[in-house]
Amino acid sequence: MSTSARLLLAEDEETLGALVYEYLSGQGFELIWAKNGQEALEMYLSQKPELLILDIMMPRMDGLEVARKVRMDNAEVPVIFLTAKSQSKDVVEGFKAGANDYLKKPFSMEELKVRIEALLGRLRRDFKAEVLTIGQWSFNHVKQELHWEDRSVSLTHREAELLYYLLQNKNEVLDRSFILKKLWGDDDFFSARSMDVFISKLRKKLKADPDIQIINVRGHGYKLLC
Amino acid sequence: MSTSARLLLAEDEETLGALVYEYLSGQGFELIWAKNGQEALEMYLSQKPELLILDIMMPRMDGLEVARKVRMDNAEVPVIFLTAKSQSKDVVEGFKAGANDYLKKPFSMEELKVRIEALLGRLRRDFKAEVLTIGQWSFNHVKQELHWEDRSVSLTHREAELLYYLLQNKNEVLDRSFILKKLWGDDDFFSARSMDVFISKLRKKLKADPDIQIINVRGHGYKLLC
DNA sequence: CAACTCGGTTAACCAACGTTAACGAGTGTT
DNA sequence: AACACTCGTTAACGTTGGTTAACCGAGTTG
Repeated sequence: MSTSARLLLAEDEETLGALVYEYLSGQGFELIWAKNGQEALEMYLSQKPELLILDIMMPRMDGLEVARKVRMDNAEVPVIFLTAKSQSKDVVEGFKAGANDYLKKPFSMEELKVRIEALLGRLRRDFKAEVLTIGQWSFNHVKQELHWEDRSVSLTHREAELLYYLLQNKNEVLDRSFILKKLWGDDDFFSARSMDVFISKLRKKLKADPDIQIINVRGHGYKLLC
Repeated sequence: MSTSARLLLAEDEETLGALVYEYLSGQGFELIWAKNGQEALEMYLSQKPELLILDIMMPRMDGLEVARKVRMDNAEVPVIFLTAKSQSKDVVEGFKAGANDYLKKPFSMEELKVRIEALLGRLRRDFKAEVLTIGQWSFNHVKQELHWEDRSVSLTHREAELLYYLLQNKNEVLDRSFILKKLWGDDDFFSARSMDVFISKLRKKLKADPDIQIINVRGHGYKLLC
């Protein structure tokens, strides 16, 4: 991410907190982690992060209370609540306290990331480079590059586009004719053969991560597993 | 997109409605557009879209009322409210009526798209319980693989689909013509023979666990015992 | 038990797909 | 202008997987 955002995570559960911390750090966010409500408020005031992720149930001060106090200082900073309860009553309370979004536990890391990017994007949409995740790889669609630790693989334009569409439908079958129409403009014999060549090239470039597979569904299309 | 989602847009303002309609259609969504609340509810009931985008202020029936009525039919379908008001009171009302998300006007088209994809993604992610159990085997339907300790057997697409349907009805008779309609599209002599071949292949691949049997019920279908 | 039907299994066949390499258009470099 | 380089297309050949055919055994019927 060209300008990495500073986020505040307030979460008292060690396991979940560590998981979120690791994942978001890996995705290029700069994170500060408070382990109770009181600490969250102090960290907010001293470091002014750009976005808050608040667990609702926390010792010393709950997430709703933190949000209310933060809203007195700044009406704009986006707040995402994490809640174990799914009653709409709690959601309503959250929004009264100034939430911009909420996630019910358990949630997936990807889902959290989408929410964060949606909220940050509202503030500075133009700056975000599109970095996606494929298994262990991170995929920069605009730069046409794959990265994984010290490895770096550059893709051609066609490879990047093809991978992008596969990723949009990951774990589902992406129809051959859909890809052909989108990338090659039409669906004839030679375009089809050409596409197969690119599938082959992608498999080769991605093979460092064995959990990634592009499998064929005969007569229908391809499925990216990751 | 191979699985293009059908969305219902309920919006009485012509200009905004047309804008949203054009944009989302261009992004590969299939849209139906209701111009008041009454129409929205009728369209929902007759066409059962996968997601609703409801303007709150509309003639004949407001968005909140539509959402409440829809929730009586289906507690799951995601609802996004569009609102001109920014008071938290309205947001709170929206969530009480069963909203999953909301957008304040004016909003950007990209933002709307992000929200839609986040909500649809959530449904699709939850839907798939990928790893199933068959006797001693574990069966990954999406990866088309069977695992048991150090053994690993890969299945073709047809094999995986067939096994999947058998498993959905385990210990019950699965009707021949049902499988044929589902997997082969129709039920003629050759498809039927083809299916028998695949049953045979599955038996061979599963035979390491003697407790698993695919038994035939003459004239009716097959029963997977495990 | 003969005639028949249904399913089991094996193997041949062919279209779909995988992979590698040659080719050629486009671009930039000396 | 000659050369090198990149990238997408085309060709050629190998491999895979679903369909079809053929043959067989087991159940069913008259």
